[in-house]
Amino acid sequence: MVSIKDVAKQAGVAISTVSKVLNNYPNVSSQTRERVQKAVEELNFVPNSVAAALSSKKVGRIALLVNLNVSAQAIDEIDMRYISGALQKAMEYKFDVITLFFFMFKDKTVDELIRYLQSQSITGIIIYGLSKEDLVIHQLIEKQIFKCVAIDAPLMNDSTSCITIDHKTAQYEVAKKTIEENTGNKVLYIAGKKNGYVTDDRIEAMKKLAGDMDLILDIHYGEFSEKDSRNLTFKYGKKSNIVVCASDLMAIGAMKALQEMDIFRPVCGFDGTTLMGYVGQQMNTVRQDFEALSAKAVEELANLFDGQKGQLVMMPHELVQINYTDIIV
Amino acid sequence: MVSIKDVAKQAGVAISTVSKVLNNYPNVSSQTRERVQKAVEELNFVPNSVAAALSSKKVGRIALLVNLNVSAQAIDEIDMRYISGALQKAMEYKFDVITLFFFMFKDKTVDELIRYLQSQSITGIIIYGLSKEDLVIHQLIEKQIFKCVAIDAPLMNDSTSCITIDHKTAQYEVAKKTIEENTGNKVLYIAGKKNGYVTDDRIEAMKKLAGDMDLILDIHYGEFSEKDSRNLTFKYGKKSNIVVCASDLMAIGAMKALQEMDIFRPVCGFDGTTLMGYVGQQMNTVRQDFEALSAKAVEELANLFDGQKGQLVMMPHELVQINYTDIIV
DNA sequence: TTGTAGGCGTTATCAT
DNA sequence: ATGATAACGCCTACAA
Repeated sequence: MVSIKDVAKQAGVAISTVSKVLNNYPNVSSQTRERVQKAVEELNFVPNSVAAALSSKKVGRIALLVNLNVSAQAIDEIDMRYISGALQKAMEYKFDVITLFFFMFKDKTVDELIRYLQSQSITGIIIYGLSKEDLVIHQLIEKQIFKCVAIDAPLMNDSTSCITIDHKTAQYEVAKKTIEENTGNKVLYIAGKKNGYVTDDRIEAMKKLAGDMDLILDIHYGEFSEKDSRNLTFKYGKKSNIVVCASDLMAIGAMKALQEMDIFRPVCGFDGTTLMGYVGQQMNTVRQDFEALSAKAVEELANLFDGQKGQLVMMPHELVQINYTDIIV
Repeated sequence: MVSIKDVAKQAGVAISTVSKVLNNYPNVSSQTRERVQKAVEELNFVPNSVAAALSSKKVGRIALLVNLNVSAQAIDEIDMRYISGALQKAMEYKFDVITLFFFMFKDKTVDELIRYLQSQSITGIIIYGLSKEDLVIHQLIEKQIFKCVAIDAPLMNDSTSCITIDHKTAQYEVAKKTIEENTGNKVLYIAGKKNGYVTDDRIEAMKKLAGDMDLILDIHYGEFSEKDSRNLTFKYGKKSNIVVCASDLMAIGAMKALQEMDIFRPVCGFDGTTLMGYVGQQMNTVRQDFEALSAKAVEELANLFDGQKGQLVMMPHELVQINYTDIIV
C-alpha cells in the first residue's frame, strides 16, 4: 500500500509537507504543491482515512442512525433512499460513513452508545426516523459530543441541525386539494405515531384546515402502520366523507379497508413512495425528495464541522398524484 | 475517551497485557486476566476499532457492495433486508461495516476501487446483485486481495465464497406447482437479466421442467424490470396458458398487463417480497430469507478470515403464496 | 516555507 | 507470564 511516506520520497519533500498539500494548508509554495500533486498522481496515492481518523478527531467520520421500522414493511424504500442520498454526497465530501440501526442499541444507555460511536471515531451523526420517545438519542443530541443532523425532528442547538420539509403546509395542501376535488365535510384523519415529531405538526395543520373549510374532523392515531389504518377505517370510515392519512402506507391500508367494506371514500396519503403505484388507484400525496433531504443533511454536517451553529433547513415538497404508469416508466 | 492505557494503569499491568486479554491470547494468567477484565468493566472501556484497524490488517473491517438497481423501483426491500441482516450479524462479530453502492464506482478501474477499499482498511467484502457484466468487481474477486463473499454468484476461489439458494430447484418447484394447479402446457417464461448469474440457472430449470412435463416453453428476457415484463406479457401473454416470472416485480408487471388485456393467466413470481401483497392477488412465489442469507455471508467472511478456503453455501428456500392479509399482520 | 518529532490507540515482536 | 517498544499512516504543533 502506497503511503504518504512514499509520496514524500517521490516528491523529495517531508511527510508533513505532503500532509499540508493534501489538506489544503496555506503555507505551501505553489512549486512544492505541484511537485507533491504530481507525485500523488504518479503513485495513485489515496490517503488512508482510517489513519487520518485516528490522528485527527476533526476528520469527518459520520454515522447514519436509521430507525428501521420493521413492523411497517414496505417503508424500506424511504430508508433506502435516505441512505443512498447520504452516501453519495458523503463521497463528494470524502466523509467516511457507517450505517447503524436503532434496533442495534435497544436496551443500551446513552453512555454505551457514546462509547460505541467514539470507538468508531465518529464525529458526526445523521438521525432518521426519530420520535419523541427515543430518549437515548435525545440525550445524545443534548450532550453535544457529536455534530448531529436530525431529519424531520426540530432539535437544534449549537451542534445540531434539522432538515425537514414543511409538514404543516404540505399536510394542509394535500388534504385541501383532496377535499376540494370531492364533496363532503366530514374528514377522518388517520394520524401517525403518537409522539412523532411530524404527527403533531400535521394534526395542527388539519385543525387549521378544519377551521378554514368548516370541516368536522375525526382524528385517530394510526402509528404509521397499515394495519392500524385499516382497522381505524373499518371503524370510522363509514361515518366520514373523506379519509386523510399521514403516510402512503396508511392510505393504502385505508383504501383496502374501504374496498372490503365496498364503500367509496377519497383517500390521500403522504410521502410519494412508489408503493402507491401498486394499489391500482390514483391518489393525492406529497412527494418528498428523500435523497436530496439526506444529501442536504450531509452538507449541513459539513457546515457544523466548519464551526457553523445548528439551524433549521426547510426543503421543498410537491403535491402529486401517483398511479401505476408513473411507476414503471 | 478511555483508552487501553487507562485500563492498563487501572489494572496495574502493561498495555500489551491488556491487549492480550482483549484479544484472547493464550499466555495470560487467569489472575491478571481477571484484573484486566475488572478494570475494563470499571472504566467502561470500549476498544477503538479504528486504531485496531490501523495497527492490524487482520481485523475485520468489511464493506457491503450493493448493486442498487434504480431502474427497478420497489426492489429496495431486498437490499434493505440484505443490509440489515449483515449489520446485525457483523455487530456480533464486532466487525466494522461500511456500505457502498455500485454506482459510486462507475467509470472507476479495479485499481482505483482497490485503492479506495485499502484506504478504508477494508479486508472483507460482501457483494450483492452482481451480474456477469460487472467486470471491475470480477477482477476484484480474481485478484484475491480481499476476502469476498458473493451473494447468488457462484464465484469461488481460495478467498471467495458464495451464498445462494438453490435457484434451479426453486424455479422448478414454483413453476411446477403453478402449472399443476392450473391447466395448459404453453408456458411463457419471463427471464431475468441476460448475463445475470441466476438467470441461466433458472432457464435451465425451466427447460428441464418443460421436458418433464411436456411443456411448450416461450422464453424472453425481462431484465428484472417490471416494464419489460409488462411489455413482454402484452406481446406474448395471450399465446400462452401460464406466465412464470423470474421475480415478484416482473410477476406484478405481467399481472397488470394481463388485467389490462382483460385475460386471465396464472402468474408466479420469485423472491417473496412484501410488495406482492399489494397487488391484490394471490400468487405463488419463492420466499428467500434475505436477512439470513446476508448474515450467513458475514459468518462466511469470518471463516475466510480464519483461513478457511472459499466455498459454496446453499441456503434454504420456501414455496409460498403471499396475499394481502399476510403482509399487514 | 519547510522539516522534525510527538502523538492518536492498537497490535505484535521481542526481551525479560 | 509479562512488559518494553516499534510499527500502522497520518496530523500538527513547533522548530529551523
